[in-house]
Amino acid sequence: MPRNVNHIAKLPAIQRLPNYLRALKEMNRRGREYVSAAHLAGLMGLVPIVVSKDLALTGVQGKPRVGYAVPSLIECIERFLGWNNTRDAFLVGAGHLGGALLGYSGFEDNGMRIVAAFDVAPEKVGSEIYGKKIFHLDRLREMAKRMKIHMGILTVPARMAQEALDQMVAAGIWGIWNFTAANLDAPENVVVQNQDLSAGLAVLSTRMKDARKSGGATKRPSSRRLRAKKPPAEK
Amino acid sequence: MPRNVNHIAKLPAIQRLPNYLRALKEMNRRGREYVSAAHLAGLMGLVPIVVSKDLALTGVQGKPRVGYAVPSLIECIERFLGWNNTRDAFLVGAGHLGGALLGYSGFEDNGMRIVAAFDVAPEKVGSEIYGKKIFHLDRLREMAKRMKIHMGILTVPARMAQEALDQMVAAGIWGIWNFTAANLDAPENVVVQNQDLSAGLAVLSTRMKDARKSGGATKRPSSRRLRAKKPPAEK
DNA sequence: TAGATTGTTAATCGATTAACAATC
DNA sequence: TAGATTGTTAATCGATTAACAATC
Repeated sequence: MPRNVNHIAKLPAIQRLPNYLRALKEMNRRGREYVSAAHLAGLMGLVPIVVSKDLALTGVQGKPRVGYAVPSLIECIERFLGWNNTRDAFLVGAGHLGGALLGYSGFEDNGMRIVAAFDVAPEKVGSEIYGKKIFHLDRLREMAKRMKIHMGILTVPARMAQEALDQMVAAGIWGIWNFTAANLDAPENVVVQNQDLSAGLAVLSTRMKDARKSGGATKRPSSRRLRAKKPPAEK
Repeated sequence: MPRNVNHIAKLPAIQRLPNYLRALKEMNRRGREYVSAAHLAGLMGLVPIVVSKDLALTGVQGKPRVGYAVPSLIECIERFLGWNNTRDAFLVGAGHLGGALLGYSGFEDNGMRIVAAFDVAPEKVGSEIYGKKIFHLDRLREMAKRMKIHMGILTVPARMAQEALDQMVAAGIWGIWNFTAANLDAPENVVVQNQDLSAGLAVLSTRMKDARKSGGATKRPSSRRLRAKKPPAEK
């Protein structure tokens, strides 16, 4: 009986899964059949036990001695993330960033397909960006209901974000990827995932500041160089 | 004596700081002098103790009974993040996403100014995007050294990412904000901050999947509705 | 003063790491 | 078989939450 149910466990592990998935799909294309946790760990600068634990989360079963079957591992990760059924999504706010996301083809490998975009600027409405049509925001509700869209990407200016979110929610969208810096208020049953760029920049900045102080060594084990092997005992 | 020095503590707290900072700057514009941790917490759907602990990290001193002085809190957060001195940065890869980042004006509030961009496409070189000039990648090294640029944004296609990173490192850039999905290899003294969009999408997807299962309730306390107050005892 | 709020110390909870057993 | 690798259980470490003391 957890005290706080407003909580999703294993966040860090979930965030690592897409990285494994990408590598696995590439291996699959090349015809590789099995892979060990240690091999995956080597590719992404992690220690093997992290990979094992993460993969176990998806329910995959490996074979001692040989590792995990690549195709079944891909299958398990995709199912765990809900990426086995691609969701259609609407994008709201076709500005700089929204346009860039419309042009990014990788999302289809991540269980999402952007099918249309919405904006209020008259010069944008009716046009296309990278082959996606831009509609007026007034049409969001009708189209979302008709096309049964439940996922949305929010890329409007921050001051318009709450209003746009309210319209998305009214349209039946209940999963929102929020690229604005606004602190949004949403009903309990709506999932809002904040993708705030300045958070990442804050981490980079402090790491750079700390590296300066300590002579340039403060760094997460992101490099292939740092490996799991114990340091050679003192000979 | 920590076992693993390749580690930066308080990651989650650092990522929340820019959000406080934004709200504080707005309050400052409006002339507000003091703010309590509880008030900030209310704005961003956190419990007050989290805010207190985060702010303490920056070394700020509050006054019991009144809260924190807004200007000094802004000052402390900026100094802690190293945002008091704006860093000049180069952007490498002026495609969809790179272009969008060039057009984003908010980074100057986050201690970073993009001063130029680099690409290899002949039709881009010599042009401008949102007022920033695009140079050929061949000029990166010379210009970075001359202008003493240490920070870079990497937005090239994934297959070119390692090559581009190597050039950036050779140019003396030692802090790299990596928007590509590539697992990059860098020298120990170079800080690489990965900003992988699919990680965020993975979290959104699993939260949506879990919400379906449990009747739409699995959600982090992102809403202003959930507040710190203890539930009213059973009357 | 009384009471709201900060600051500090302790307890809980979750994530990572380590040790080792199971297995092909 | 022997040994590499998975899977499981325990230990450590860090982040969050709770309790309470200090203070204006």
